[in-house]
Amino acid sequence: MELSLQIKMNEKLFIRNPEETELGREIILHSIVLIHKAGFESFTFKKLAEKIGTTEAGIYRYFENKHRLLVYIVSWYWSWLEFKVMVHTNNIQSPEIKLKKIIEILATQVKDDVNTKHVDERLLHEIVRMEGSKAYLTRHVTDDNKQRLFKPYKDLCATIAAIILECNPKYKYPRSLSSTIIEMAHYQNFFMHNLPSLTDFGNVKDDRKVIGFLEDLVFASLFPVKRK
Amino acid sequence: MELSLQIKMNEKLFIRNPEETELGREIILHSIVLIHKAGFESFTFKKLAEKIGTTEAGIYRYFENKHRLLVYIVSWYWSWLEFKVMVHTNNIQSPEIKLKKIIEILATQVKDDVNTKHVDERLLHEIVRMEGSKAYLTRHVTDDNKQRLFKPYKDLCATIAAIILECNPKYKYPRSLSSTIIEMAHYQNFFMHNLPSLTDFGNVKDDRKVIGFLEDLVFASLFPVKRK
DNA sequence: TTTACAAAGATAGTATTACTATCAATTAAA
DNA sequence: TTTAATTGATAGTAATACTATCTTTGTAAA
Repeated sequence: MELSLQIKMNEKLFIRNPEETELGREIILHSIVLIHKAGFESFTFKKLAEKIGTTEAGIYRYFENKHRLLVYIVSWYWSWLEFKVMVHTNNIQSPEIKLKKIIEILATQVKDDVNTKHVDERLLHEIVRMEGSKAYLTRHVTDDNKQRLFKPYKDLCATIAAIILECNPKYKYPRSLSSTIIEMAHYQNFFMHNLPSLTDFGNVKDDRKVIGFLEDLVFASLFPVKRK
Repeated sequence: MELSLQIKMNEKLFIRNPEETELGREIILHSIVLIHKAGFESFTFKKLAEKIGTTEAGIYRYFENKHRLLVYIVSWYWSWLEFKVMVHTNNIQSPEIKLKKIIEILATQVKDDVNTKHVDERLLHEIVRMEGSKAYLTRHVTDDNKQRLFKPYKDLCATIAAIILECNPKYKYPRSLSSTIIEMAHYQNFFMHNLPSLTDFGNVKDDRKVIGFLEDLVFASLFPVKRK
């Protein structure tokens, strides 16, 4: 039996649903490859069209512009991640262990899951580390947010916040701590590789160091008294 | 007596030093106004040139491109902020109180200092909140970093890390905690205003809430045992 | 007082980007 | 078999991100 994961995406994200056609899936697949290779700034629909043997106009039939396409793939990533979190924490009782697992998932390099044929999750994870915040750091955040484009990110944040509250129902900042964990899982990794003096592990460049830092941060906040 | 603050900027940031000429200062002044008004993406040298009554070519004599100009003003901000931190913590003995002061400075809306005539610090602070990370979230971070373009940011981070170590010499992640504070002082504020469900203070929108969160985070990490 | 030289103004031009429009060919569904 | 949807092919436009050149202006040394 082979299971394939299908994520239902917000319809506002696209003009025509890319998951439904061969061309659409090619667009997703190769936009990830191209953005990963050269960065979002240098990515254009023209280059993408050439790569997959179609025309610019062809891409525009699926996505309004390249920013929407970015928001699409980043949203896909957050949805996929929440699914992954669900699967891996489902059978865990202790909220503390759940949280640790989540931190590990957030901060660890992805080995390409074979879940989905037209998305390379490892590349996508690396894209989100570097380009993810550009999805919302715009002048039209508020409009985009009204269209619920960021729902997957917010859902993930809420899920983690709920587990934080399970750990300590009196903790005052579950959502802010949650968004801090998510952002820092990416940023500390980015810093470690690119601006190492902003971290304490520039010389070792090991994901597990970032995990150590985040765990320390989170559990110190949640259990200010009990810890050694 | 009137003191005016002069910040020495890395020469790699510009082609011709904008602080030395009237036109140069106009460029800085109005680029801040324009980026603040419509965001970095929609900012162009053409618009800037029109605004200050010169030509595109005129601007290109000072800055290689608009990204360099962004890095310039963001770097200026970090230098200015480190100066501000120095002034406000200079006479404080206790490293804990120093840290609190720094968090307050980082997370509080700036009232326009009259220090500098050609920079509106309040606008600049708001720009850095929204556009700051775009300075380093590029494919050429490593090159830019080699040219020491991010030195002011890294210096500030190191300064805060040193104070963290004064608070608790055994704390293992002074730099990462420092960069976390700096980034989150901006991000939590951005979230609070634009994606409120990622924080715990979307309904109140008060800088002091962000300060409360950051203080809790930092001091829980630094004093895992002692705190109530 | 002339010379000269740096800064700025004026104008032009190019390659690329970010689109929009149109029409024909192909495929799939009714 | 007709119709409708999808794609391909081509063209075109306005704006962006530059580079180049030439002239004017102000200032400062000879």
